Amino acid sequence: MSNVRVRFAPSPTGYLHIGGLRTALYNYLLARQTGGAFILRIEDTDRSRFVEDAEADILGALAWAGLEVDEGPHVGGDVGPYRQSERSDLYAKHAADLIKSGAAYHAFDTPEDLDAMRERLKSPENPTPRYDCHTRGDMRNSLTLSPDEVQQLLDAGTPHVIRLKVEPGQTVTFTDAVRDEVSFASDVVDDQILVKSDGMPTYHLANVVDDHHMGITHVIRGEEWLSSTPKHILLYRALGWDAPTMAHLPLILSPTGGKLSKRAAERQGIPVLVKQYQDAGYEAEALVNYLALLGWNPGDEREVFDLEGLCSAFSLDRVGSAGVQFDMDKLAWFNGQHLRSIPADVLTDRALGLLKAAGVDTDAEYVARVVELMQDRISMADDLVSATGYFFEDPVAYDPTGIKKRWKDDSAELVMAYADALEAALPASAEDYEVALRDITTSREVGAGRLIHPVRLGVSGVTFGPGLFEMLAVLGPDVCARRLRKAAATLG
RNA sequence: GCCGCGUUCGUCUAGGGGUCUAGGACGCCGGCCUCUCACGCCGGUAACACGGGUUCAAAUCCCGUACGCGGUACCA
Repeated sequence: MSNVRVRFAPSPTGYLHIGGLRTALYNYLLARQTGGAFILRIEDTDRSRFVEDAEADILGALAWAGLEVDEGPHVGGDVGPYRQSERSDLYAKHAADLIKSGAAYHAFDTPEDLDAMRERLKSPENPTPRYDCHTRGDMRNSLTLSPDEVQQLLDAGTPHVIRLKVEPGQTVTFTDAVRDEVSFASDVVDDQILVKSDGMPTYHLANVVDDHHMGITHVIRGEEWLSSTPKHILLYRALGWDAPTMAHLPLILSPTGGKLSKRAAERQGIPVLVKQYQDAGYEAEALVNYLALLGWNPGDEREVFDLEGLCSAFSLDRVGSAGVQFDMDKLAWFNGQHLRSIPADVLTDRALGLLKAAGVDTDAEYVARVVELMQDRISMADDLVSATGYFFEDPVAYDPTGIKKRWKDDSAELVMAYADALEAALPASAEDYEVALRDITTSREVGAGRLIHPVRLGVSGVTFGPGLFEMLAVLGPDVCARRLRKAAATLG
């Protein structure tokens, strides 16, 4: 047993993103591997961006991926509540402490005041002026106003925020578990708003307060947070708390190296929401496996893992620090690998469900035989429906390229002869079908391929599929003969 | 602009001073097996961003440059 406590802390401003799932996964893996706790905390401090069903989507996506949450808004826990909107008192209390100790101050500047300041100070060398140690002296805050004025404004209920007072001239250094030592000069850290004028805390305050009170030992999050970490470190210090271990994960980039923004990704045909992968029929375990390897490696040449395997192989110090590009082809490969490891009877059940949903009328025994033939050559479970049509219905068309390439002058006659032979011999095994076919080609002194190709085309309508004789054996002599006669008549 | 983080095959990566004429995986190409094939097997293609240093020796350490990404909100 260890005391490792990690959290995944999404904000319910949208559905769970693929990058979010990876962050959750790394947290989960560390928790499981160390016997620690995996906590879900909903960071809903931005009321303007709140999306009603986002939390449900996040929960659903984590459950689909198999990441069981130990503590969270839906399962409870000892250090709840697990939604920040329900913890306001805590933030207010610590904000007051910070004011009292002088680590934070009140600021009364309106959004217009801020715009004016930025407009005034903006220059080519400094396109985005900050509210910081250099500028706060010119603003309306408890540092520039007299105590009486401040009290008056406060008493009058004047809208205001609370800002962190960042002292210049220090270097803030911390050790990141994936990047080693990182340091920032405090002069370039702005006086971050801690409490908004609506009374809600910003991420920065809430995150630090909650991580402390929830006993979080490792903060594992995306690299987009690296730049704000000095503010968090300063907050921990000001509050007299120890900071947890920080670990900033490399960002997931689009297949072309740019940002994996929703727009860019859609343009490139790559889904960004976990839900989309689920709907597209990906194996959850394959997505998890792929995501785990996107930025981390086990240090040996293993690649295919189930969740349990990942738990034991994972380690934070084998997480890379460079951004990684998302590759759908590799995901597809992982999907195929995981599909092959599913027990045949389980996959058969799934195939049955998929086929039924697609309106195919069939039975379990027959589907089991189809699955046996298809399992090791598909990359998506859905292929069990989309690539198996001829197992359930006679082909209504024949692949034109296949006709051109494989259907010769003597094909109709050969195929008819095979149909006759099948009806006479009533073969059962794949071998029986093969013997019957070779009898014909041998006695006519033509290559087996002369008949094999037209038979596949006539029976399935396409030029590829599982082993021909295995396929015929599943279909049975009656169906085969019927289809062959029809093909002969249709194609001449 | 400034700050931070990065940079090994197209992609994910191993490697962290000599064992590197740089290994694996996906993709791609070729072959095998075969009657076909989306499986499998074998083989091939392909990379240390650039420039300086340190060292007997650098993909590996240091500095600089370039490029990429992130941050620079009363968003997270």
